[in-house]
Amino acid sequence: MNLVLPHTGRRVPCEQCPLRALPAFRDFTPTELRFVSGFKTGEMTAEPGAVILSEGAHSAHLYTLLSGWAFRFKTLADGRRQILNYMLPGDLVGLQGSVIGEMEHSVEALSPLVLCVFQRDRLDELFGGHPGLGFDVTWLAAQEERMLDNHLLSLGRRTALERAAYLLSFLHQRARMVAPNAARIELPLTQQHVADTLGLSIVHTNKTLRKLSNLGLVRWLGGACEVLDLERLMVVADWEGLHDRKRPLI
Amino acid sequence: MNLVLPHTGRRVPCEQCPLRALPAFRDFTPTELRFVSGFKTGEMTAEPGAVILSEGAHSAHLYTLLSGWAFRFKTLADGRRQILNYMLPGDLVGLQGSVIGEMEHSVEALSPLVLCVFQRDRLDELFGGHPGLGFDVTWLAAQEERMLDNHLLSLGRRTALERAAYLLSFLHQRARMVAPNAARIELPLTQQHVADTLGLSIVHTNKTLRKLSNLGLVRWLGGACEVLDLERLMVVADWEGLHDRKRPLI
DNA sequence: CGGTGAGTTGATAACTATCAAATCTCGTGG
DNA sequence: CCACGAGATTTGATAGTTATCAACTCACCG
Repeated sequence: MNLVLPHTGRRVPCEQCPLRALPAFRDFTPTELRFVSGFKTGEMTAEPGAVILSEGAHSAHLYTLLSGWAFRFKTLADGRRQILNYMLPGDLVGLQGSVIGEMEHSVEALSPLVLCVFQRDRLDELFGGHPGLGFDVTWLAAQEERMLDNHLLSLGRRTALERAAYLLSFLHQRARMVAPNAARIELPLTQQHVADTLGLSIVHTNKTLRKLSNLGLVRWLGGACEVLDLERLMVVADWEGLHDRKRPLI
Repeated sequence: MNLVLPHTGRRVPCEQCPLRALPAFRDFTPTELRFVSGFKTGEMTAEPGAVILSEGAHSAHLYTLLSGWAFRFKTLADGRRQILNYMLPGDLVGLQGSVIGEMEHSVEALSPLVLCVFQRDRLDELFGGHPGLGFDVTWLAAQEERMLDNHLLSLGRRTALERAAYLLSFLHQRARMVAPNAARIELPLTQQHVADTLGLSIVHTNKTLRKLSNLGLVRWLGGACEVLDLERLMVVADWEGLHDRKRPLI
């Protein structure tokens, strides 16, 4: 099922982007909005398991995730895989590659995706003509850096149980930001994904998640996870949570 | 010994910056150089152990490391510490805080430091008046993100021995870039720093480093480490090494 | 109905942490 | 000059955590 569908024409005009209406995103000026709209080449969809970008590639494209979940990962020569971070609606996909050149990680779809496509060689225009948007790109990069800092703290210094609690509360918060009114939030993950994120074996991950289940903090639903008690999960993880500053949507 | 000396007046004019002459850094146009020079407020020095920036602070400053080594870290409530990355000459210090607002990590000097000081509220001018420099800031952020990706892979999926090999070869390469002609390179680290970077206990770190020593790959010199065989170290780590693209120096 | 992927469990092995106690270096005060 | 203390490194013994192996259940699907 590893297919990436070819670009289809533009569908959602940026001015009516459903994401942009969410309180998590800052308002853009009409000028900014016009530029972003012109920056967008089209849309692309992908099915779960599809590899959007591969390590080593020099992609001509930069994307913004419009809907669905994806993740970034790296692998060692013998196949050990580490998931670096997750991508949710509103996240830029492929920025590292666009800015530096070659991709050093891969990106895979977790759920069905819709992506907005941009031409990476027009990034210059963005920085040149819209300094505010240029700053926004840096802001997003700094934000990603922060998440990675937290993940590093987790892998380096938290126990298996604390790590799991951190990851699930982190993902729940992120999901909540782009689905503020959802009655229930399901994280579209398998335990294998959790294991590859936490740096644990699949078996130990299962035993650890079971503990969280038994404590009543989460519930596992074949191929997805539901957070039942965010507060206590964050206490177990000793994690403050994400701040709720408005973010740019490019 | 936790003192941060107050800012002293400008000493090294950017046009004659010794770092800028190194092949690792890209040439700046006279215009760019003039702006950066005007962007610089002064210099600051710090002694080993001094905390330059603290978690939670809203610093008015942004720095570039002119000489010396520093590191970024986060701690859990009970004191467990995780070193996130190291900073060497040419690195921006405090960018995350400057772009987003509040610092979510601390920065500590590893050796005596000299820092160039910038006013963070003039970052707008940089993006507005010099898109190329704005892009450079993003480039540097993307570069940091890449290093963190590699560290995450290490903590998540490498064994203790592989992690140590990765860290020491990584630091040796970074040091080499800013000291291309040095006969010998010494990494100014204690084993405690290595432990806090690798997510290992100090005892196990010691035993692991001893193995690398016994293999003839590194040599430990109270408070510093010398890499003896970079090639084999990188083989042990299954690591490709850093690319040698020219980088901006702001 | 067989097959596949996901989740679960128990037994055992491997790795890493913790505890305790040395050694060593180096700067300081006597 | 030497004794002393602090920090860094080293080592062995033991405990705790996590990985690996093997087997099994369950839901789902062609």
